[in-house]
Amino acid sequence: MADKPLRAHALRNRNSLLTAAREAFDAAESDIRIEEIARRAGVGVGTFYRHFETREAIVEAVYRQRVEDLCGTAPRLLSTLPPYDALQAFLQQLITHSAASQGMAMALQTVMNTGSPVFAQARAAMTDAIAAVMAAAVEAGTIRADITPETVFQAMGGICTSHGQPGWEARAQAVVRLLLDGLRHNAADPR
Amino acid sequence: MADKPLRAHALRNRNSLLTAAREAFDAAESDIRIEEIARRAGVGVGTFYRHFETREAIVEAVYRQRVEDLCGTAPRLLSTLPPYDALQAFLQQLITHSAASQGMAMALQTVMNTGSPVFAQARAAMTDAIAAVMAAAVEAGTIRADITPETVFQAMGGICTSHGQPGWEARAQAVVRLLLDGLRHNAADPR
Amino acid sequence: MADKPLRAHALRNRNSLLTAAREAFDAAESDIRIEEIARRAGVGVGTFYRHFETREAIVEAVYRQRVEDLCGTAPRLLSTLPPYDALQAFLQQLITHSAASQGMAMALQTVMNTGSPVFAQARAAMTDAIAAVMAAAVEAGTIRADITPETVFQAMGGICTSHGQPGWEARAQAVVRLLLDGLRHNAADPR
Amino acid sequence: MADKPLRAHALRNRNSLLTAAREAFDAAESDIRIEEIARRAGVGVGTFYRHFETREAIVEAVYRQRVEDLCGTAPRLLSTLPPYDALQAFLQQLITHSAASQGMAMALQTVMNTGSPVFAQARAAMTDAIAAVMAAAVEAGTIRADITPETVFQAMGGICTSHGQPGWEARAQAVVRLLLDGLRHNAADPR
DNA sequence: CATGAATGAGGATTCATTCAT
DNA sequence: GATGAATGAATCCTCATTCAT
Repeated sequence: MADKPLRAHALRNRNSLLTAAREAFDAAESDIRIEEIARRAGVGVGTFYRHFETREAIVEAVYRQRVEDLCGTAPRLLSTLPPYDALQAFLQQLITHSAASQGMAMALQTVMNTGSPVFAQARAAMTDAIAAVMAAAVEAGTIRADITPETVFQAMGGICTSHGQPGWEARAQAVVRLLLDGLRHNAADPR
Repeated sequence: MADKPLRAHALRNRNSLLTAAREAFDAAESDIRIEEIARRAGVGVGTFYRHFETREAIVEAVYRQRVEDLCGTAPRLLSTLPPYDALQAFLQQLITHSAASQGMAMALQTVMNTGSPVFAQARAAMTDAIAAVMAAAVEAGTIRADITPETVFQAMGGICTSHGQPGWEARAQAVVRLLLDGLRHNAADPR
Repeated sequence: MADKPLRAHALRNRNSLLTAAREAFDAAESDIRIEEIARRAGVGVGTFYRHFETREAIVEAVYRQRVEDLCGTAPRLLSTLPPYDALQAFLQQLITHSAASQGMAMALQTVMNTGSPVFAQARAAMTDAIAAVMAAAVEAGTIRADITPETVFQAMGGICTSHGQPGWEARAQAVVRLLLDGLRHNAADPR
Repeated sequence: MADKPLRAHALRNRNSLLTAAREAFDAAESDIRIEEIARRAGVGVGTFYRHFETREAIVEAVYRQRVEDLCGTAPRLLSTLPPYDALQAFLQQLITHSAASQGMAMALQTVMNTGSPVFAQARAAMTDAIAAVMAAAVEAGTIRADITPETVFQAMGGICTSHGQPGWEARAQAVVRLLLDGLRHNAADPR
C-alpha cells in the first residue's frame, strides 16, 4: 500500500505530460521536441519515456483525447436541440474546436492520413458521432438519406485542415452551409 | 552561341531535379533528403544547390508547377463541355490529380497553410480557375450565384488532403457530388 | 543530493572539452572540427553541444580562461619583485605563455580584432593587469609616466602574434627589451 | 604572331584577378570564395584556375605584390629625407598602409606565420628594407647599433595586426614612437 | 520512480576544383 | 583561352532515445 502515493504521483505526471503536449502542439509553428514537452510538464525527459514508449505514442494519445472530447459532445447536442440544429451545431463545433487549436486540426488531419489502428479507431469514433446526429436528422426528414457519414466526415476533415489564415473561420462556415444545403437537397421534408 | 549546349544541359538537369523531386514527394512517406532528390535526378548535391537556393525553393517550384498544370485544364474544359459539366469535371480533376499524387495533396495543403507569397499566388491561381468554371455555370443558371469560389476552393483543398487510405477516392467523389448538390440548391435553372 | 555525481561528471566533461579545445587550438595548423574536440575529450558531439551553444562559444571560453590565467600572474609578480622587474617579468610572461601555445597567440590576436563583448572584457582585463605593473614602476620613477598601458598592450599583442618560426622567442625577447628601453627613456630615475 | 592579342588579353585577365583579389581581401570580413574573386574580375572561375594553380597561389601573389610595393618606398624615403626621419617615415608607412587595408595586415601576418618559401622571401625583403633605413640612421649616430632589423620587423608585424578597432591607428603611432625612443636610447648622437 | 547528461546517426549546406563545350 | 555547370567531401548542428545515478 505504500506505493499508492507513488502511483498517484505518476498518474499526475502522465497527465501533466499529456496536457503539456496538447498545449505545445496547439501553439506549434514547427515540430516539438520531446525535451520541450517534458520541460512544460515540469519533469525530465526520462519521465517522459517512462510514460510514453516513443514520440509517436504521445501524439496518438493526444489525438485520442481530442477526438474523445469532440465525439462526446454529439449526444449532448442531440438531447438539447432539434435534429437538424444538432447536426449543424456539431459540424460547427468541429470548426470551432479546430479554430482554437492548430493541434486539433493536425489531429483530424492525421486521423485521416494514417494507417495506425489508433487512428482507425479515432476515425470510427468520429464517423459514429456524425452518424448519430445525421440519423436523427434523416429520421426527421430534414436531410436526405443517401449520404453516408463517411462522406460528411471526409468533407469536414478537409475543411479543418486549412486552419490558420485570415478569414479561415468564415470560409469554413461557408463550406458548412454549402454542405448542409447539399444535405437538404431533395430531402423528404426540408426546412 | 558557345553556351547553348551548356545552358541546354543545365536546363535538363534542372528539369530532372524538378521531376525527381515531384516523384519523390509523391512517393513520400516522410521527408525527402536533398541527397535522395539529387540521386534520383542523377546529379550531385552540389548541382541541386546550383539550381535551388534551398530545400524550400524546390518545394515551392514543385508546387507552382503542379498548380499551373491543374489551372491550365480549366479553360480547356470550359471550351469543350457545357458549363456545369466543366465545373464537375474540374472538381473531379482535382481529385484525380491528387489521387495520383500524395505530393499534390501536400501542395494544396501547403498552399492553404502558408503565408509565403508563392503560395498566395498559387491560391489566387486556383481560385481564379475555379471562378472561371463557376462563372459559366452561374451564367447558365445551373448553379446559384451566392457561393464564392473561395468557399469551393476551401472545400476542395480539404478533400484532397485525406489522400491515401483505401476507399479515399470514392469518398472524395461523394463529397464532390454533395458539394455540387449544394451549389445547385435553389439555382435559377437547376438540372 | 542525488544529482551531485551527475553534476560532477558533467562538469568534468565540460572541463575535458575546454582542455581538449585548448590543446587542439594550440596544435592547430588549421581550423579545428567540433568532432575533433569532442573526440579528444572522449565524448560525443552531442555532449559538446550540451555544454557549448556553438563553435564560437568554446573559442570564447578558451580565450577567457587563457586571459584570466595570464592576468592572474600580475599581482603575484608585483608582490614578489621590485616594480621594474615585475613589469619586465610580466611582459616576458606574455611571450612565454604565447611561446607554449599558438592558441594563446590566437587568443590575444582575437582579443584585439573582435568587437565581441567577451573580447572587450578580456582586453580590459589585460590592460588593467599591465596598468598595475606599470603604475608601480612609474611610481618608483623607473619608467616614464607618459606611456599608456594601451600602448604597451598594443605592442605586446603584436609580438605574440608571430609565434612559431625558428628564432621567434629570441626575437620577441629582443622586442621586449627594446620596448623597455623606450619606457625607461627619460624616466625620472632610470636604472 | 596571331597570339599576341591573346597573350595581352590573358595578361589583362591575370591583373584583373590580382586586383580583384586584393580588393576582396581588403574588404573581407570573412574568407573570400574563388568565385567571388572571379566575379569581381569579370571572368569565370575557369579563367581563375588557368592563372593560379590553387587558392593559396593567389594569396601568395597578392602578398608578394603588397610587400614589394612597401619595400619599394624605402629607397625613395632614404633619398629624400635625413636618415632618422626616413626610418620614422618608413615605420609610419607600414601603419598607414595597414590602416588602409585589412588585407595588408593579413599579409604581414601571414608573412610571419608561414613556412612557405614565398613568405620567407617576403620576410627577407621587408627585413632588408628596414635594414637599409636603419643602417643610415645608425651611421648618422641617431639610433643605436645593437638592435637588429629583425627585431624592429618583429615589433612592426605585430602592431599592424590589431588593425581595425576604433583608435587603432593612434595606438599604433604611439607604439612606433615608443620603439623609436627605444632605438634612440643610448644612441651615439641622439636627436 | 525520476532525472538529465550523453550519445551519434542524420541531414542541410558550402566551396575548392575539374572538365566538357 | 574562356566559360561556368557539376562534383562531392567536409562540416556544422539537431534531436530522439538510452542509461547511470
